[in-house]
Amino acid sequence: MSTGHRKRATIRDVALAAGVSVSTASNALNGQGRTNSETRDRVKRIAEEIGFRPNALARGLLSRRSHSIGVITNDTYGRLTLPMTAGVSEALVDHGVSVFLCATNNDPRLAQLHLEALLDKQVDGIIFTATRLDHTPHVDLSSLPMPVVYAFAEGPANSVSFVPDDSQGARLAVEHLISLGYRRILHITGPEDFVAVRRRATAYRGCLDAMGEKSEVMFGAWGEEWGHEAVHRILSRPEPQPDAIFCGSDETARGVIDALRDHGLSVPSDIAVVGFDNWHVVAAQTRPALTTIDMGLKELGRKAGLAMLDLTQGKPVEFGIKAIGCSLVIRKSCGAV
Amino acid sequence: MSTGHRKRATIRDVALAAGVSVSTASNALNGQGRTNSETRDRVKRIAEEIGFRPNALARGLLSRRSHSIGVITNDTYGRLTLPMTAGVSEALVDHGVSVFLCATNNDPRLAQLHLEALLDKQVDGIIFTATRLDHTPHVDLSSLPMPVVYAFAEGPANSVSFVPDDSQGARLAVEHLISLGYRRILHITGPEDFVAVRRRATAYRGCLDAMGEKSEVMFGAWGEEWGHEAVHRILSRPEPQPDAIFCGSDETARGVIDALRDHGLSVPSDIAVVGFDNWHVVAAQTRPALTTIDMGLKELGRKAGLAMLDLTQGKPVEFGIKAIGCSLVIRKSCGAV
DNA sequence: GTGAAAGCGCTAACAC
DNA sequence: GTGTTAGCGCTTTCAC
Repeated sequence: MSTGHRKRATIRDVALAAGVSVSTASNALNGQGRTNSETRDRVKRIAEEIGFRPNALARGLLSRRSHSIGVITNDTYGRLTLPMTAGVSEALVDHGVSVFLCATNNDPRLAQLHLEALLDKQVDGIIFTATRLDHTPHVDLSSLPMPVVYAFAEGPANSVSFVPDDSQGARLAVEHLISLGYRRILHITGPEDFVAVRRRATAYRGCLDAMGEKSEVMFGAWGEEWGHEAVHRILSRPEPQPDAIFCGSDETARGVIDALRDHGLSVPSDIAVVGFDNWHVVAAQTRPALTTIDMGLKELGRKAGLAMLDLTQGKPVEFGIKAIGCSLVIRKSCGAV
Repeated sequence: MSTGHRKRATIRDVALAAGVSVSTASNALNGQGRTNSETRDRVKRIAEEIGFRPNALARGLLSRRSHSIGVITNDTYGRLTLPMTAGVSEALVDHGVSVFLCATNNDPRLAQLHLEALLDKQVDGIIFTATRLDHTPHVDLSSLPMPVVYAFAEGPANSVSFVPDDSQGARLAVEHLISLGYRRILHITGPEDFVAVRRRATAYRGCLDAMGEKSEVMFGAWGEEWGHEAVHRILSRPEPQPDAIFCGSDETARGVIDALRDHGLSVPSDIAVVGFDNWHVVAAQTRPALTTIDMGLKELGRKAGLAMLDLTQGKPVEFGIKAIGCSLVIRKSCGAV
C-alpha cells in the first residue's frame, strides 16, 4: 500500500514539464507580469496535472507573511474558546490563513513557550482570548513584532479589542421582561469581582430606575447551587415576591428554575426567568427551556479575525474596545408565544 | 508609543556582532560541528542579547520539517475537541511543535480548504478528530505526504487511531454497581446507530450475563428529555423495578435523575444512577451529583500527540486502533462513601 | 576551528 | 514575453 510519501512537486517540476523557466512558471501561476496567455494556460494546466502546490514556507520566507496567526487562550474547557476560534478561523480560511491554537492552561511557563513558538513561526498576528474579560495574559504582548487583537478580553487602550456588550445584553433581557408587564424584577448573578457581572448589574439597575421600579442584585458564585440558595433566601422573606428573575448565567438560571419548581412555583406563570449565555446544553434542557441572552461568540470571533486580516494587510483599523451586540433568544421560560 | 514592529534580528546580525561568519554562528548556536567553546559562548551570549530567534520558516524550508501539525475536527461546539486538542498541544509544545486547529463544521468545502492550507504549510502531520467514532472525514486522508493519526475516530486498518475503550468503560460502571450489590440494572442509552452506544450496550449485557442476571437496553435520543421519557415508561409497567440505572450519557442520566425525583424516588437509596462522559457542567450539577465514566480525552489527545511526534521523527509506531482506558468518577448518585 | 559557497522553493528586478 | 540573476534566513558540505 502506498504511503503517499512521494516527494512533492515544486515549481521547478512545473517549469521543466512546461518547457519554460522557473520565473515564467511563477509569473504564469500568479498572474504577475506579462505572460503569453497561451503559455499561462499551459503552465496552469500542467501544474494542476502534477498536483503542484506552492510551498507556503518558501513563500512566507520571501513575503514575510506566513499566512498563519496564533490564538492564545487560557480556556481548556472550550465553552467560550471554541465557538470564538471557529469564528476566527472561518473568517480567515478563505484567505488561506490558518490558526494556531495555544491553550495556556493558566500556566505562565506554557504561555511563554507557546508565544515563543508562535514568534519563531513568524505568525502574522496574535489573538488573545480568555475566560473572563478582565483576565490578563501571563505573557507580555505589548511589544510584539506583529499585531495583537483581543477577543473576549480587554487589551490596552492602543489595541484592538472585541467584547460582548454586556450592558446592552442585560438591557435586552430586562426590557423584554418589562415589555411583558413584569415590574418586580430581581437580578441573581455571579461574583461581583467579574467586570461583566458589574456591567450587567448596572445596566439592570438603570432599566428599573428609569421605570421608577425598585431593583435588587444578589451576587454569588456561578453555578446552579447558587441559584437554589438564592431562591430559598428570597422565598423565606416577607412579601412581595418578585414576579421575574433575570439571572447572570444560564447555570444560575437553571438552579433558580429547579428551585422554584421545588417550591411549587411554576415558570413563567408564577415567576418568569431569563438567563445569560445561551449555553445550549444548559439553556435548552431546563424545564421549561430557558429564554436567554446570546453573546454571539462566533460572530465576535469572526470580527476579530477580520480585524486581524486588515491589520496584517496594513489597512487602517480603529483602535479601542468594540462592544458586540448580544441577542435575545426566546424559549419557554419567558415570553414564548 | 512603540509599536514594536522593528525588524527582527537574523543570524547575520548575530554573526556581525560577534565578528564571525554566518556559518560559524549557526554552528555555535546549534552545537554542530567543531566550534571553539569560547566563540560558542560569545555567539550565544550575543544572540541572547540582541534577542535573536531563528526563523522557523527558513529552518523548515531546509529541514523539511515545519514543526507544526494540523488538527481537523468537525466539532465546533468544543466539548470533545478542546480537551483533546489541549492534550495534543501539551504533548507537543515542549518539542516546539504548534497545532493548527481546523473546524470543518461538517462542510466538505471547508474541510478541503483547510486541508489544502495545511498541505501548503508543510505540516508534519495531521490529526483527525470527530464528534463520534464512526464519523468519516469529508476529505481524502488516505494518501497524504505526511502521517495521519486518528483521535476519537477510527481510521483505516493501516493507520494509527486512538479511541476511548467504551467496552471497558461500560464494564467499569456496571461492575461498580454489581460490587455495591445492585442486580436489576437497566441501561438507558443513545441511538443504536452509534458504534460507541452498541459497544457500551454489549459490554453491559456481558457483565449481567456473567452474573446470571437479566439485562435490558433502552435506546433513544441523546439528551435529558429521553431520560425523562424512559423513566416514565419503566415506572408505568409492572414490578419489579430496576434497582440501578446505567446511562449512556451524563445528559440522559440527568434526565433520569430528575424524572426519578419527580416520581418521588430518591437517588441512590431507591435507585442508583451512573452516567457516562463526566461532562462537568452536567455531572457536577445533577442532584445528587453524578457518578460517571470519564473517557480521559486529554490523555487520549496526549497519546495521539506523542504518536504523531514519533511518526514525524521516523520512529516505529504500532499501527491499528488503540483503546484508551476510561476511569470511574464517584459522586453522590452511586457509591459515594 | 572557521568561512566561503551552495541551496531549500519561491518571487521580483531587470535584461534581453 | 521570457530567462537570468539575486536573495528571503538558515544549515551544511567542504576547503583552508
